[in-house]
Amino acid sequence: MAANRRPTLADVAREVGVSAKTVSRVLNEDGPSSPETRERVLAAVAKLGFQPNLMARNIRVGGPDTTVGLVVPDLGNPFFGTVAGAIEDVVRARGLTLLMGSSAEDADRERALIQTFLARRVSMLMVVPAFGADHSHLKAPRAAGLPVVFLDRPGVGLSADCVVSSNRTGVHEGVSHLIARGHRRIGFIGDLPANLYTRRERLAGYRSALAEAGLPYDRALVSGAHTQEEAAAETTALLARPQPPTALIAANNIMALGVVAQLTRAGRKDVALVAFDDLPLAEVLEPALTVVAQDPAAIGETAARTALARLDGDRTRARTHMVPTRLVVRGSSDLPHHAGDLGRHTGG
Amino acid sequence: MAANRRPTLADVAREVGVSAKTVSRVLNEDGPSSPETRERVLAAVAKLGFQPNLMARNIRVGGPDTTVGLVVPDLGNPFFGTVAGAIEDVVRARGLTLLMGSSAEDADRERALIQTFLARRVSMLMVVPAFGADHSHLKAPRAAGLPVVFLDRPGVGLSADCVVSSNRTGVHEGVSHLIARGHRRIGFIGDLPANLYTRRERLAGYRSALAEAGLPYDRALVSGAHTQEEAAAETTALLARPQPPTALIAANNIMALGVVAQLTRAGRKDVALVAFDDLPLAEVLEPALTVVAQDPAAIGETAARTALARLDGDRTRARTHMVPTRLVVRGSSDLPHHAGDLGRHTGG
DNA sequence: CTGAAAGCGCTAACAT
DNA sequence: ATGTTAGCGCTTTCAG
Repeated sequence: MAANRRPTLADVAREVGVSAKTVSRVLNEDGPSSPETRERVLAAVAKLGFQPNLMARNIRVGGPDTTVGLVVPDLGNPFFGTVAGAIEDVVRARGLTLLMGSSAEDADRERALIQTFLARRVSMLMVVPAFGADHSHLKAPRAAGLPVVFLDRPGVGLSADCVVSSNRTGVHEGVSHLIARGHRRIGFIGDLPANLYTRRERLAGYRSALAEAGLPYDRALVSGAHTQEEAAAETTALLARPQPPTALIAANNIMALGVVAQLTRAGRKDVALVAFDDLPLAEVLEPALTVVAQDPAAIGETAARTALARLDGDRTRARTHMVPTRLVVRGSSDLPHHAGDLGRHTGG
Repeated sequence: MAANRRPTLADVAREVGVSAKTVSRVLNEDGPSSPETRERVLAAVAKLGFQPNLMARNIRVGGPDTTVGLVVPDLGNPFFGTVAGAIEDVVRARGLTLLMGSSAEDADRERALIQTFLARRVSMLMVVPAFGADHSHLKAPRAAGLPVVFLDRPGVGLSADCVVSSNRTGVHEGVSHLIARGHRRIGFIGDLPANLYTRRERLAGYRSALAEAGLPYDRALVSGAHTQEEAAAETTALLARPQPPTALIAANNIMALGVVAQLTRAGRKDVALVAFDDLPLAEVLEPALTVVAQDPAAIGETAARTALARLDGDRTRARTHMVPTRLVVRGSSDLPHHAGDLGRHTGG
């Protein structure tokens, strides 16, 4: 009940009858110490319940704190949760602790979080850039030796390491797959705003797949949404067009939820679908959902290893790591109902 | 490129030609300062890119660090991600930063994380207890004034605040719902190990619902699993019994994924299902999934507010907060295919 | 093998 | 309105 002061190194030293430095030596296995002193110090530590104050230690040692700062847009999104988990696994092996915050996709909030992390002297900084954020304020800290790694999207205004999915080739592969199945009009439902990095890259993959197949790019088939509900509405709108698409590509997991929900509600089993980013129940949907799976754990792990290498003195130039995606063909891209129509073009 | 030392308060003071304390005063809006000095200090701060060292500040001020320690079993599980996000939203409003780690449901790892957090002098500690973990080692810190709050499951060996879902009444409600639909043999698929808190509570709710309806408790209808795949296998096993259940209750989100997947693969649209904890695509499954929804955001928020109240001096006795669940009836608990069979008992 | 003194970057408590 | 001194809890440096 009483708010007793936590014991300090000096308290332990007093208890044992040695100097503070001796206790410190024993605890950090710095310098030599007689087995007996060692024993008595350890006993006193246990008795008093002493725990070294890491802040005090770090301040004296002068280096960065043994923490890693991580900023993500949304902790509730399992994509970022998995990324964070992978980062933690890697850095904990080095004795580092994760300092984490959510930007809620707000540039100011991201900035404030980063400032807090810098004030805490994190040993490295990992950031999923919020939309519209600028990172030139990180130039000085980075020049001073702070490893900075961007995840999922590149940073703006700062040249630094970056780890992203192979968005472009991933979507290209998914769209090519649909084209190979005979589809000629494919709708694209991406994130908003339209110039968000992932949206741009994925749209580029969409366009390059069309171009490769000699298909026209029709702006009317491209739309975007923020939420699952908006994605559902966009799906309805696309399918209500005079010349509706026969297939859709949903450019992220939230969009996929909305599109799947809407196709199901509308009973449209005749529309093919490929989703970018996997979903837990993808395989049991009817039809099962074909996806271009990302690998969030690999993204987190790669980013953490890159940052640790920098911490260990890697001075090579900053580079962008692409984490490959993987096309998982299930049922939604290969619809029996449609086979007849498509057959006319290919079979005869 | 050069690893320049980060500027300190003294550097700023020297630059301006004032004492360190004056700079400190300006920055913390402590005591008075002339507008002119203020101006010059701020200019120097900007010029040098000075950022106060929070660790040094906190050590001097003496109180706890402005961080919150959070331990969860798995960062990738959206349930815990949402909990964490809600906590962060609440504590950031108080200027606190989240220190976060994953126990991977391992008691030793949880213990190590907590020790690290204590060494960092976190201002409060929030823990989802790992299975088998003991928390009596937190007695001293708690007695010394550290707010400790357990989430999702109560702590062991320590009396502290706790925030959990209303597991028992939630499952009771779900099972009663199935009984009201005419089901008499209801299978239970819960977590493992069987004496995990949430499993015990949810099983208790299952039993009380049966008892209330005068139905027998059949141990053969109760099973458990760790993973989605195991839950699928358990589903198959239950339905292969001589007298199979006509309905199932899946006691958490992972179990629900496995059961849904298996029922779909087996084409068993004649088995009713209620899941504890909502799933993103629950409403578009065929049939749509009836769930007992938890409210992870409310759990996180309640826990954070409770801890903050303690930090603010609340000395009332520790209590357990129940966050209500909500039965969301969709299609899976009300199967037309089954209506005929059930009708024989009730209708005529 | 151990200890004393100094100092990390900052602020509390007194000066002035 | 500003400066000085001391000290937070620890480690470094230099002596023994």
